[in-house]
Amino acid sequence: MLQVFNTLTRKKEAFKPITPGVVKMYVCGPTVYNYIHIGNARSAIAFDTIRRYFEYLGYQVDYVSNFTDVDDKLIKRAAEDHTTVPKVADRFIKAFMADTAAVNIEPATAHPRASENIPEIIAFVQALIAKGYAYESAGDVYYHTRKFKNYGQLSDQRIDDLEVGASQHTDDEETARKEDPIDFALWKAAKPGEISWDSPWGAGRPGWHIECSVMSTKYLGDTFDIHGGGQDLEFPHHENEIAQSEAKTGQTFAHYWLHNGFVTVGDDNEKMSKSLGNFVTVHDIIKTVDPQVLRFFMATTQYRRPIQYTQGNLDEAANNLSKLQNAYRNLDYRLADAQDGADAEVLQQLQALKGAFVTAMNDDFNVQNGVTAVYELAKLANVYAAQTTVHRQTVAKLQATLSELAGVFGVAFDNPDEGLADADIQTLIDERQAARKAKDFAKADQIRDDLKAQGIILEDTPQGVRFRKE
RNA sequence: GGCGGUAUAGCCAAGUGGUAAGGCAGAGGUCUGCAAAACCUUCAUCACCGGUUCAAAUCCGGUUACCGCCUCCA
Repeated sequence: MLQVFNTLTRKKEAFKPITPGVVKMYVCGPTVYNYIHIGNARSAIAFDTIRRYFEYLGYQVDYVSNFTDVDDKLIKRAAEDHTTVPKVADRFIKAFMADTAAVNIEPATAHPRASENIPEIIAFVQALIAKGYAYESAGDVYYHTRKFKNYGQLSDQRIDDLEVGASQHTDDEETARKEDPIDFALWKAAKPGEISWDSPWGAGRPGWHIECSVMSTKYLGDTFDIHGGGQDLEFPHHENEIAQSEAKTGQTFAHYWLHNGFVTVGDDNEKMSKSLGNFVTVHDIIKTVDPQVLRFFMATTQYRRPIQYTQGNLDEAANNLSKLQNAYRNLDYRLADAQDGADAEVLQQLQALKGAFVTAMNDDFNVQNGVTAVYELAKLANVYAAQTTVHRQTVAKLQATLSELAGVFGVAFDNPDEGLADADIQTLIDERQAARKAKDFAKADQIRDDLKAQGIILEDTPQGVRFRKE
């Protein structure tokens, strides 16, 4: 039985979907005013891995993730770049899709944008005003936080214990328009020249929190299974989403709240974020780091734990990943000389490892134990592939299972030899083999070194010589 | 001030009462003409103090250190 840690209750709970066989989940996406940083990537990778595990279990996953494409930062960026907010948004949404594809993140079922849901947002705000949960003030609309009796349930905060301005990001002018400093904006009046939409309260744009309430319920219904996002969104963003949504619908908003941990960078272990200026973008990283390595690195850390982004940790992930890829290749290579038949004992061990994998992952997506099962599978595969005689069904089954389990972490095994000029290499290999036979090892090693210089690694095996790309 | 998280070998990290998984790096070995790949062997008493227990990394109390949220953030 799958257990997930629910921030709402601070406990692991058995996962029970609203509709059998279907998972409806919403994950807060980025504000698209820049390339995504590795913190954004961590969140996307964590929830993509969770999604893939649900799919591995046989669930259909309705996965919705938004783009915040109207806000102060976009307005600022557009002004700096002498362009428009929609153009900035389009540019970085494209970059988001490219970056996330590079790290093998499946596109969401729906990627709604705030700017494309303005009528729904206005209607939602109107409904909150009608119910007495919101009020207009000088063209802004604010949520009457104290009127929502369960406010603070997610983050275990009592309104009176909150220290106003502790984050030093409050805006005094805005606070002056609020009836209570704890109130938050649903709609913001446009300043001269700013992008805006007509509304019952004049020209303006949506506040931040409201878009997620609107888009999640629009695509997934008033109540859905999982709401995810970074730990920093727990308060106030998700708290506010609950307040808005439950005030409007009278229904429970989301059953399970999942929050991923931060990425820290540098020796001081400081949280990385756009505002601290210590961020690294995926766009830049993948110029020098294999995106598959970045993916594997992040996917194999449990989603709630912090990730320390260091070169050493990346190197380790690279080693572990190539270990899996080598195991896959070792199997692949033996398909050629495999005989008909299967090995009951090996297949039984394989089945046990699958069981261990599921047991691990069912414990709140314990990927570290999950990946350990995959390493053990790789070892089983390597030992088997080194046997003198192998059977096709066993090799194929080992390979398929390796691919299936590693696939949950976003590892894709492709044909490593693809794209090489096989004929030319084969000629050189034949030449080297002749030299070896003649005990001319100097020549043989020269050929091997030359190939290595081109990034081709030769391996002599009992079944013959094989090569791969470095 | 309120709320929350983390502390296990050089590094990553599992483990919620029964005597420390796994991986990386290191060391030794097997295989190989030499390599590569793979396999085998080897490498810790769990931040600190006190308590409960036949038995604690695991429970209780306390201490310390680091990190985060308190309306910018994944």
